[in-house]
Formats: sequence, structure tokens, C-alpha cells
Amino acid sequence: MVNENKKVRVRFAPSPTGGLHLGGVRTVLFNYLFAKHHGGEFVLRIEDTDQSRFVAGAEEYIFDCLNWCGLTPDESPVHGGAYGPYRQSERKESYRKYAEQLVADGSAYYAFDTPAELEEMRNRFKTAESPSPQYNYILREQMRNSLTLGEEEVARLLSEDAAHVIRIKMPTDETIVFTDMIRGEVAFHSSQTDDKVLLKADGMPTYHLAVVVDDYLMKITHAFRGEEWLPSAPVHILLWKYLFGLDQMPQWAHLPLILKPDGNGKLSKRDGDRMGFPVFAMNWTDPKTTETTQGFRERGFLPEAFINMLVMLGWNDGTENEIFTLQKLVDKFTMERVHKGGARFDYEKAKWFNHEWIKHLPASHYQPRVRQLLEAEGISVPDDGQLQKVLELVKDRCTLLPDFVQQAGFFFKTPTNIDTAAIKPKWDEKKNLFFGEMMLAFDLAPSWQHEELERTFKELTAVHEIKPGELMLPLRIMLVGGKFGPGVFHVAEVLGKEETIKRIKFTLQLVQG
RNA sequence: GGCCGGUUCGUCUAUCGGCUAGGACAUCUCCCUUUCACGGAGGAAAGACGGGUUCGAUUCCCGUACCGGCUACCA
Repeated sequence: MVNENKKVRVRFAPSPTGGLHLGGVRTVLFNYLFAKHHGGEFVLRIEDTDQSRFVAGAEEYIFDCLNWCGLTPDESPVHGGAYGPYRQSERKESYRKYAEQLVADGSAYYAFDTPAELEEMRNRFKTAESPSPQYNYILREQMRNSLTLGEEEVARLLSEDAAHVIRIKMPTDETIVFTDMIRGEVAFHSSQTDDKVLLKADGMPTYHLAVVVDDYLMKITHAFRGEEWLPSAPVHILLWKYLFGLDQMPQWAHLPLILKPDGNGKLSKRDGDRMGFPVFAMNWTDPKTTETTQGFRERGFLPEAFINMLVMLGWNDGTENEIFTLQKLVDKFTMERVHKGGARFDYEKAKWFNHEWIKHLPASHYQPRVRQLLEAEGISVPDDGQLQKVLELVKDRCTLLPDFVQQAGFFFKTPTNIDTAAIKPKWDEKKNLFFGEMMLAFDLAPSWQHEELERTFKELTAVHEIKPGELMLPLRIMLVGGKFGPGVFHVAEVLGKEETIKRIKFTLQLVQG
């Protein structure tokens, strides 16, 4: 699959029109892993040939997402490189000559049909059996193009700058075959594909022309894209054949799609909104509507977990391992183990990956983000060391980063909302007495270690002839505020003597009152 | 409609002709834990269907069904 003589070069070519979708990130990932596995280069090219779909900030957003994921391009509009510019809008002038070359050698032609005429044609030929008539080898005979108009008329229109596009002239009867890295040999009949527009009336290339020209100019060796592109592959194959030669063509790989969790179709932003999970990598704010769509990052995912979860949607290393670092993935990734079939997205499993990563990583890794989360809730954390200790203590209980607010917040801010309802019904004077004495005993404790505190507590329960079980929950409520958190004596240890006693005293008053 | 692709537990998947079909998520039961988790043990749960090929098919071939993608001067 990999030609030893050629340096592997891959590209991700998004169009900057909005939030970066899960599937897009996975395409980046597979590109990146393949390139790095083979010691190659990963290029990011911006496909902004559709000026009507320009969205401010979308390009910068893509870079932020890749940056967050740790999938840094070797070449891009911001990273530079020897094959720039990396924005197709800035390469506009380079495409026309290839399109003209195709016209000159008879593989393409000028078409002067207006959008209205096109629509009229489609309506006229639309039938039940053929709901979407194609501008193909039959219909082009009835349209206004350089095949039907006669040389003089064409020359006149051209000299008058009449609006026109350049369309590929699909062969009437030819079988187009290529070998996909994932699917093996795939064949198409040329008559089934329409005469795609190559160069638009505004002079911009369509994706079809641009992808071929730029992949050639940028010396791309392997071209990965979503499966939705498979039907237009024959156009690209033909363009390669006409323009640069099939021996120059990159190896294609059409990646399986990421599907909706509940049934039919590829996963969309709508599904996330509908079912309450993110679809974009990071928050995306539509500049027109100012509406923000939450991303995986802001939902509290770790980038390590995010890419780990994504890579497992369509690839595995053949073992029962599911947790991989980026570096491990680079080592192990091969196209041979990429699946053909689409994978349903499962948010529960995605969360599981994040939970695993929170547990495995040292807390220092995500400490700054947790600090931000806490501070956003008005919980200030003066001491880094203390925060570190707390995070290690509670991380087993956190699936998403915001879970730390509940699990760690009470260590730094005395709980005000205390679940006294959980203890009040069984409260009595004996317990009152017990806690009164326990505060004294704690105050005199020789050391403030959880073992010591637990021993002191147990001894006192024996003296008072109360089962420890009846007092553990009240103590927890006093220190934590609710029925959650690490072992209650561990909590006391971290809280320190003064704060522990203060909280006991406070709740005691609440319960008595 | 046409073309192309896909099809193993509910979900993600292992299996490259020998299978008592393995793992993970989710789910259920139990243990651990005088909270919530973590952890541990166990249960239930799958080869779309029909034909071939073969000593033997989940695996190879062909049909059918179902699902998906595409069918724009969007990518």
C-alpha cells in the first residue's frame, strides 16, 4: 500500500462553514495516524471555493479544534509549507488552465445554461422512475454548451464574457475501476455519472477539480475522505487520468460514516441537540444567529479520551485493548484494520472513555481546567497542592470534568445546602451528645490522619453504645453536605481540624433548630 | 427510481474455513464499601435470509432482504 520511494503525504481538506463535526475529527485522526505511522506529513488545506458559504471565524475554529486534539498539521495556512497557498480561494488562478486544458483535448466543454434553464430541464425530465435527471451524455445534447452550439456561437459567447461553466464530458461507455484501501476494487460505469461542473461561473473550481489539482500540486500520496464521496470518485479518477496520469494518483480510502445512535442516517448536529450530547469538537457559535452549540471540550471531555473514543469507531488493533495514547495509536495504526461498515455513535461509551482517562491520567493533567470550573462556580482554590490532593482523592467518581464541581467543591467551600433531611428523622439526643464529645475528642487527637480519626470515632461509639453505622451518615452530611464523596475520614483529614469541627458544629445547630 | 457501499449480542467490535462465536459499553445479580463511586465475580444477549463451494462455513461465491451514501455552478 505504501510506496517506499515516496514520502507519505496526506491532507485534511475541510470547508470552513461551521462547527467541526465528530466525523471530521475522525477523518483528521486517521489521516494523521496514517501519516505519522509512515513517517509522513499531514497537510491541512482549506476548501473555501464556495464563496456563498463563507462563515467568519470558521477557519480559526478548525485550527483551535485540531490544536486541542493534539493533531497539529505539518503544513497549513498558518503553519506554512512548500506547497502553499493552502487556502483554495488563494489558488483560484491556478485552476482555470487545467479546466481549459481539458476543454482543449475534448475531455470537458463549456456550458452556458443558466440556473433557471437547468432547473427547467430537471423539471421537464423528472419522472417517477427518474426523480433526478442528470446533465449527462444524453441530456447534454439538448443543452446550451460548446458541444451543441457550434464553434462560432461559442466563440462569440466567450468573447462577450457570457456566464459559463466548464463541465467534464463523461465517456459514454467506459468502466472506471480503482482500488480503495478499505473497500478493495470498486467499479463504476461512466454513463451513470453526470457531467459534473469543474469550473464555476465565478471562476472558482468545484471540489471535483480542486481536489485533483491540489492533491497533485501538493504531492498527496494517500487521500482519505468520508464514504459519502465514493459516488463522485469516478469523476476524480477520470480527472487524474486526463490531467496527470493514473500513476500519479494518490491511493484512495473512503472511510465509513459515523451514524446516528438511534436508527437511520449519518450523525448530524441535530441528533446531538435532540438527544443531549455534543457533536462538535468544541463550542461553536454561529456568527449569524449567535447561537452556540456545545462541543466535547466544553462538555468536559479530555482530548485524550475524545480521540481515543473516535479512533475506536471504525478501527481496532486486533487485541482487546481499548485505551490508547496518541503515540500508541501512531505506532499501531494500519489501514488494514479499518472497517468498511459505518458505526453508530454511542454517547454512553464516549463517556466511559472519558472516565477511564480521568482515572488513568495524573490529576495534574487536568487540574487547570478543573480549577476554572470551580472558580466559575464561585469556589476559589488558593492552594495548588491541596487541589491536586483532592482531585486524586475524588477522580474515580468523575466521568466528565464538571463532575469535579460537586465531587471536589465542598473541600474548598463550606457547604451551605446541607441535606439535613437525610438525618433529621432519626436524630435524637444521644447523637447530639455523641457529636458534642466527638468534637472534643477530635480536638485532642494526637494526629490528624484518617486512621487516627476513625479509631477515635469508633472508640467513642463504643463508649456511647451507638452503632457506628448510625453515625457515619450524619458525619458525612456534616462534612460533605450530601450523600456522596470519598471515605468520610479521608474527607476530614483533608479538611483539617479547624474546618472539620466548624462544619460539625454548624450542622449540629441546623439539626437542633 | 438509478448507481455505489454496508450487514456478528441493544451499541462498538474479535474471528482472516475448524466456534463450546471472545472482549468492551449499557443492562441485571452478587461481593467489597456503614455514602456515592472504584474494584471484583457472575448472568442474559449476536452471525439478516436462501442457495451454492467445501469433510467443514460467521468466514469464500451468487441471489434476496434490510440499512446507508450519492444523485447541486455544496463540500
